[in-house]
Amino acid sequence: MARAATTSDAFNAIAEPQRREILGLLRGGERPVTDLARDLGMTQPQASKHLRVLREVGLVRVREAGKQRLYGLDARGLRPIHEWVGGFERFWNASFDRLDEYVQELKQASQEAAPDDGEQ
Amino acid sequence: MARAATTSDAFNAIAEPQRREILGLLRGGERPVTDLARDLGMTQPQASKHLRVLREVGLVRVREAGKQRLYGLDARGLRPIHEWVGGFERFWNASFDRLDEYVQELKQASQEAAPDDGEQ
DNA sequence: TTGACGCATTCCGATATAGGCATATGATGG
DNA sequence: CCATCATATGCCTATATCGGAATGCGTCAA
Repeated sequence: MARAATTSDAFNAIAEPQRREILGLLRGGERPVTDLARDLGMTQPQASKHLRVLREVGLVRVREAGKQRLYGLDARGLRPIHEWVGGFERFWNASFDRLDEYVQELKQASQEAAPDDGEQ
Repeated sequence: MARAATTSDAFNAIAEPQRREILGLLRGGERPVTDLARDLGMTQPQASKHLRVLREVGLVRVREAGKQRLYGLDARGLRPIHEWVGGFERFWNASFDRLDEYVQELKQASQEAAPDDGEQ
């Protein structure tokens, strides 16, 4: 079996950076395809394809406006993601088991070893 | 080009449901591979592969413990995701452009049409 | 009707996946 | 050293991706 379809999930849909950018732009309001494509430096077919994925998972909506098709944000599908990730909130400060101390140790150690921050 | 590697991003890594389950389990503390595999009903090689992906994006950490390798959660990589998604928080209630009114209209319309609440 | 514009779709190629299975690697105990 | 347990890796297949280029509509204006 291959990887799950990008359209199977909002999780999969937003795994693609360009789609995230599209969603970001759409916060500013509805926009036609060509507009988005131009602003994001992608070709029109690419934009259309990404928008198709986003539409299939319900993250955007289309509205016909004469020659154009205005895409608008429908962020409701992002909520479950926010909640799932939020379930880890108390872990990304003091990560690991009860290894908060471990992190502290690492910090101290790296500070002592080198003055510059080696984190990525 | 193909889809971005699952290891290219935390976004991509958590797109896979089983990996999300693994992370969920690890909130309970460090666990050896076989444990995880059994609890999630997957084979050991599968668990190992998923853990590899999670490790490569930095969402889990390994600690050698004799024969075993204890995997532990490192949720720090989830924070950027939470923040990105959080940027849409104000949109998933009143979605679309200035279509809050539109939603209102829909609600009113359905209320007039039927006395029962048709929302899911 | 013809032409131009806006957008969607299709075909192609390259790639990397997840799953299943076998096996290699590593550490432990006798 | 050998057997065993715990993990990691390799190989294989089927699948779906993203990118690029070409093309197929549908709409609007003259």
